[in-house]
Amino acid sequence: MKITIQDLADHLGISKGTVSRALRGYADVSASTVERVQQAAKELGYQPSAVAQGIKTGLARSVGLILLPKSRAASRPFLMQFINGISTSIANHGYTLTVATAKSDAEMLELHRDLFVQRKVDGFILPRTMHNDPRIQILDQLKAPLVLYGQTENLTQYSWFDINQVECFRRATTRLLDFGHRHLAFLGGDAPLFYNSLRRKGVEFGIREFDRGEVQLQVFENITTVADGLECALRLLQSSQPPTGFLCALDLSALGVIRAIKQLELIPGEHVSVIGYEGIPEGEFSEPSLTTFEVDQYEAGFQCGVKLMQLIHEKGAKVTGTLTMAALLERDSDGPVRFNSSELATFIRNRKRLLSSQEKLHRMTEKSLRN
Amino acid sequence: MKITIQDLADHLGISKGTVSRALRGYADVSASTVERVQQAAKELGYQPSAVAQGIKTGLARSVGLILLPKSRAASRPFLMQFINGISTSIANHGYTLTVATAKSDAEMLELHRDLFVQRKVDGFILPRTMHNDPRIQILDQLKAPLVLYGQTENLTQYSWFDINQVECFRRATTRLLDFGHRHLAFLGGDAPLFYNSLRRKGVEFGIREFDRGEVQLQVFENITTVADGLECALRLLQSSQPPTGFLCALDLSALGVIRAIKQLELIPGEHVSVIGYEGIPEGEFSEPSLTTFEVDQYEAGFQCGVKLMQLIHEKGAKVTGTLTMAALLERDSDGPVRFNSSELATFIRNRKRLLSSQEKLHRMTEKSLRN
DNA sequence: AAATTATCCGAAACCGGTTTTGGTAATTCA
DNA sequence: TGAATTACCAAAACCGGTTTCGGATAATTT
Repeated sequence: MKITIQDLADHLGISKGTVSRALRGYADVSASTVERVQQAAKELGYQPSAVAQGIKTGLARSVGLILLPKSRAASRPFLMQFINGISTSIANHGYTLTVATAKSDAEMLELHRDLFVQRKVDGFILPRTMHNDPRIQILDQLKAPLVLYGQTENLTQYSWFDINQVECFRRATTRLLDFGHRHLAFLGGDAPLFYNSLRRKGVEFGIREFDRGEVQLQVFENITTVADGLECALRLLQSSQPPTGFLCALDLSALGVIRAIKQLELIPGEHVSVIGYEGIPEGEFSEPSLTTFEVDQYEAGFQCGVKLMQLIHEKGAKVTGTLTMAALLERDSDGPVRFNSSELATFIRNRKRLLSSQEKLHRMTEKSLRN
Repeated sequence: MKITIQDLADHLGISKGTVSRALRGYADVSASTVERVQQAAKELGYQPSAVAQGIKTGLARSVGLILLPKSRAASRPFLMQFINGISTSIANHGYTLTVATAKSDAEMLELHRDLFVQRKVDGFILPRTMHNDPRIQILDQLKAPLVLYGQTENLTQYSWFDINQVECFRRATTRLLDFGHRHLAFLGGDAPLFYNSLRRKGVEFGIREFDRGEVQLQVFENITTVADGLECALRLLQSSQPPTGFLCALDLSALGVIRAIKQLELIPGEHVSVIGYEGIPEGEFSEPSLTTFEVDQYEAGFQCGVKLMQLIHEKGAKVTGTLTMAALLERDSDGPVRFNSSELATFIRNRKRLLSSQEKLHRMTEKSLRN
């Protein structure tokens, strides 16, 4: 059925060794033979079996990416683009991407080991780096090539790619401070992930640079979904010292914050400012549109792929780290401060009281329009 | 470095053939030897190379899924879940998922052929089935096992899994008709994809069942994003015969319609009804929440994986098709008709005229609250 | 013309497994 | 007790490639 190198050799009346050398570009095959072999290979549709090749070369020509469906909400937005980037860059080397999902953290570690020991993959890309990432420890033992998407401890030993998130959040913070905001809230994401401390650090840098003792910062963690952001912001805004500016580690939580602001009949970007991070499409269509940092996940995946290919193919290749910047999308969810924290608190209290009467007015208007 | 079957055999002082037979469960190996081999394998951390196994068995123990990043917006919401489902089900057979992305339609077809001819995958899952899907033709020639997610022509020849979308849209249509809506719009998705005609057919069935000649239906295609839905609905609603009910092939476009309704200062679910399809998370947090069909993409992927494993492993396995139902999530974006089409047109015209005065009122209220 | 060198290719070994074959020792049966 | 099984395992063949080795022929040099 499927045509093998032996079939091709028989068809040409030469040995399979010669066919192989012809196709691999060895010098000791005459130009005419190379020509004949290539021609016949094309005609018969012969392509060497990657499996059979792999047994001799020791390479599977595949790269592993292992996911935890558990962290569904948080990982969903960025993953498809990232996957596209990886598979596009490694395709240039004839590599494909092997995706597996683990049900638990323990199973995830096992999967990494198994996939490498079974030679199903030649290396790994590790997204969503954690503090003292256990995946790295396992793969280190196996001497498995790996590239991190994100940073962690002992960075000099590994290849990695990341956005300069410290700088992004420093800039976001400075921006809100320049707008006159003095009560800020930082809604952090997944606490065990390394990015979270980086983003928080950026906020703290921004405040420290500026501070003359007048800035208040409230910090929260594990705010990863729209629902989380909504709930957290509702609570904060109805407190006695509501923040006037929200710095969100994730766009999803920022969208929740915007929803909370609107739910309190306030105008996001006027009464309360919100800045997100990641640049998910929903942010563009949100009302108001979300000010955020646009992370090019495709590019991130692409670069991770490039680095991994280097590690695998260039013997003695040095590990490299790359830090790039994400562009700030200045949209409509933030702006100059309107009320300070106490004024905002009063405003919100009064608003609440007036909501029912407003509702009535609204309904009356409608009724009159109808008739 | 990596331990091979020969290493293990040497360590035990037996032949590698016996080691292999012991691990594969052949009957002609004594129980004590099996025990010793398994024990040693565990101690030394031996796992057979999938690559080396594949050369004899002819199987790569991997399944292919090829994506077009082109169709980014449309495919993004459902894919991660789908991928999770596939890889979870095939993991039970020791299989992994190979994901590749193609830049163009032509490259996508080549990729299918190449991956199979190179034995990088043993079969394919084809999502987003098209009319006379060219992928099927290619894979048929190669006798490559495949499973469709979605339907197409000549369904009896292939294994497939799908939601009964005709029934879903028939039901959605009936629902709107029962609510009293008589002017409907169907916003279809990607025209070349098979699902589109199924969903449209469902709408037409629903109307035909009911019709006493009083139902108006407008049909549109290639409305695949929030922006598309927004634009299309804005145009329709401001026409002289606006639909009072929107049936959207995709949740994303439904969210755009909701946005359009709100932009015209109408209340979705009261003045205009919207029903979507797919059940993306954004629909739950939308205001109002989106009435839609909840498609379990994880389950879809899982079932596709199961079917493909059957085709690959059970010799003479029959192809099977499965049609399941998606649950209707009755939320807040639809409801009993309030205005008929002409009334709605008038209402929208008047509203428009009054918007500026309302704005003034709003600003005055705010100012008074502030002081 | 003989010796040397290049050119080209077949043969064989190898990669790490699986599967078949065949032989020996122990067991069962007549 | 001798023959026939049975249980077990080593050896070898095989899968489809790659790579090494060595030999035959042609081309060049002396």
